[in-house]
Amino acid sequence: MRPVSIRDVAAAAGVSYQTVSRVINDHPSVRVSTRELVQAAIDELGFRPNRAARVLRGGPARSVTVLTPNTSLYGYQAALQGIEEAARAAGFAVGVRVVESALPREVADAVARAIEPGGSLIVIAHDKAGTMALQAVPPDIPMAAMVETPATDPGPDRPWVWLDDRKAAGQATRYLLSLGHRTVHYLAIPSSTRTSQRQAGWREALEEAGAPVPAPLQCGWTPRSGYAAGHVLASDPEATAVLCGNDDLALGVMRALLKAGRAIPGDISVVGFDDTPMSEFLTPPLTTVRLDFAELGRACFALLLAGLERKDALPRTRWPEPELIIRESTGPLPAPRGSGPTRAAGT
Amino acid sequence: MRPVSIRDVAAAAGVSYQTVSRVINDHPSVRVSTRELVQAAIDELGFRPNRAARVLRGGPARSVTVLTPNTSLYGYQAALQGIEEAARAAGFAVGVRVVESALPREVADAVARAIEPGGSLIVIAHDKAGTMALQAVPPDIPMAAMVETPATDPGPDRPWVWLDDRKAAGQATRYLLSLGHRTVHYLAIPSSTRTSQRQAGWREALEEAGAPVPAPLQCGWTPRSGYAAGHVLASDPEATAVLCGNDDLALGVMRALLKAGRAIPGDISVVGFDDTPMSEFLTPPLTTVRLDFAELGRACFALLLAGLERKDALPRTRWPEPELIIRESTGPLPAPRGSGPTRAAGT
DNA sequence: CTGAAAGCGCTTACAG
DNA sequence: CTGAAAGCGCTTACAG
Repeated sequence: MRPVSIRDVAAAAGVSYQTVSRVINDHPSVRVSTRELVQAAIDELGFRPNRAARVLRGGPARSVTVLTPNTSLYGYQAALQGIEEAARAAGFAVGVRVVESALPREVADAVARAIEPGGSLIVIAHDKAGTMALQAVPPDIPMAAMVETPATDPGPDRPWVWLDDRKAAGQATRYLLSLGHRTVHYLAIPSSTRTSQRQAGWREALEEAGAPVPAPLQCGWTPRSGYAAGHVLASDPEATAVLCGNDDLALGVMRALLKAGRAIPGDISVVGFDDTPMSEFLTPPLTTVRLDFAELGRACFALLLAGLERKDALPRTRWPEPELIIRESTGPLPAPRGSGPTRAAGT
Repeated sequence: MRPVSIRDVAAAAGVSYQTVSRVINDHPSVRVSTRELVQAAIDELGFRPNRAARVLRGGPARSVTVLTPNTSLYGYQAALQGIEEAARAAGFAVGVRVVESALPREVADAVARAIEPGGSLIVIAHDKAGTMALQAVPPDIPMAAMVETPATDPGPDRPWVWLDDRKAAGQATRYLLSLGHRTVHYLAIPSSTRTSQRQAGWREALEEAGAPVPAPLQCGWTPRSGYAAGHVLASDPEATAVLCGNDDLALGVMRALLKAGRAIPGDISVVGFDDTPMSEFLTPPLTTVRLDFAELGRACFALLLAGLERKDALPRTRWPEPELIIRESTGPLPAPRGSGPTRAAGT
């Protein structure tokens, strides 16, 4: 039993199949009565146009493929969710293709396979592999991208969206300094650039306040990697505040710190990045910067759609603003350890 | 600049385009020298067959669409990851379509839109919406499914994979009882059936041991819903052990318990389900049942592929076994509160 | 306003 | 072993 075709509908409606095509494509020159007749037949037979045939004819596939280094880490996964929602609402099919490594050959292969005639692309470029994939996309392919915060605005002709990491990291760092901490340590997630804007925002806030700038600890994305960094921090009595590149890192750090007998926030304050669903329920609940990747994913799809519809100016819709969510993993600078009243207090 | 077609390759190789088709389809009757000639042209021009044309011709699309109620909860997300990996390795494109609700109309629509001529389907049916989607798939569509543990084996002609929830829950419950707990409370995640096999395994273990069977607490999937249940447990001094339907629930429960001043495992033991990446790094590290959804996703794809290739018998490969991971959120039954030595001890 | 024709890129019987 | 023909379902200029 072959699916219903345009010819079946035509036969049922008593018109030629070209007329059916015009109806389903909202062509203006169809008599209203004819249109209704055809529409009735379409509904009756449950006709769905064959995507492959449309694409072969050179039409748009109304599909996006999301090219991403990952599908399980929070940011990627939330972005994918937002894209899927927006795409589905627009009647687009969504594909997913993981870029496994940053080897040039594999990146090129992943990009080539993600491109289908008539289709479009969204690249999630939050690390090296993603950024290389973005660069490998041929210029004539309809696409949009979620990128790491650029140092300078790339201009309106780049169909890119991002979150303001620099501002967000600055805000979190300043908050920690306002609590009395002398400085803030930083745990970096991988970046496609030598220093991410997230890291730049942290450094900038420290420098503005005249605070010393500790060497950032280079981590991965996972709790395990935060755990390792947490051990380093636990052995440094000077460390009283840490900003972590994501909440998973913060989770690992907190575990290492707590295990080493350091109290949070009694001895050391911890701030994360993302506000994953778990963060509110950690003990202590995690202070973190909320990053709405799902909304950003929706914005990215909107940008893609605008490009496909050849709107002259790409819409610079409001992208979500990062927001510092203060919970219980942060507190004032602890009193000096094991000492009685300080000299200053005694004066 | 139009993509390279079979005709371009033919011209470059000095053969007819039909011969090119034979080469790319591994047709036996092509002279070796001709094959090499054509292959060289293919490599040279970077030819990639047009999927749409193949599909239109009635061929296989070599694509899967994953029909799922969700893309962000751990089990779904890990399953999707496994499917994507396996599909990519097999040269399949993967699509994702979320079934937003369990309303019959919307389920039917989601299924209809996920089906493309030549394509195939994987349904993740771990809740009501997914199960309805599975039932709505027409019988002649190539597909496989990840389902909730069935009460009885549905037989080898159903292309379904699952994890043994009953056994897993039984194992976790027995472990808790072996620690001396008089009974184990249960926090249920949503199920497509009235009582899931996960719940049945828990109940069975309790009954075998002659332990009382408390009413299960019906929860959702999220930490927040576990948090609410945790409040209930915190106010019940008899509750000394809980088995949670997933790790997110366990996270919320632990937070509520800890906030209420109950020690874990000092006052109450908590066990989760899933072994998400966070679980090892919670404080205390969570004892949980490891469920390898990524591997199950790979197995599901393998099953789909076997069906597509019309292997007579579907392979009953080994599906991953649940494994109890004992960490620090579980411990012995606490001594009775605020009492001195018991009479028994005094004898 | 509507119908007949051509063609998108491919595969598969049919000739040779 | 290889080439010429037909046709998958659709859209779009071209007639009428």
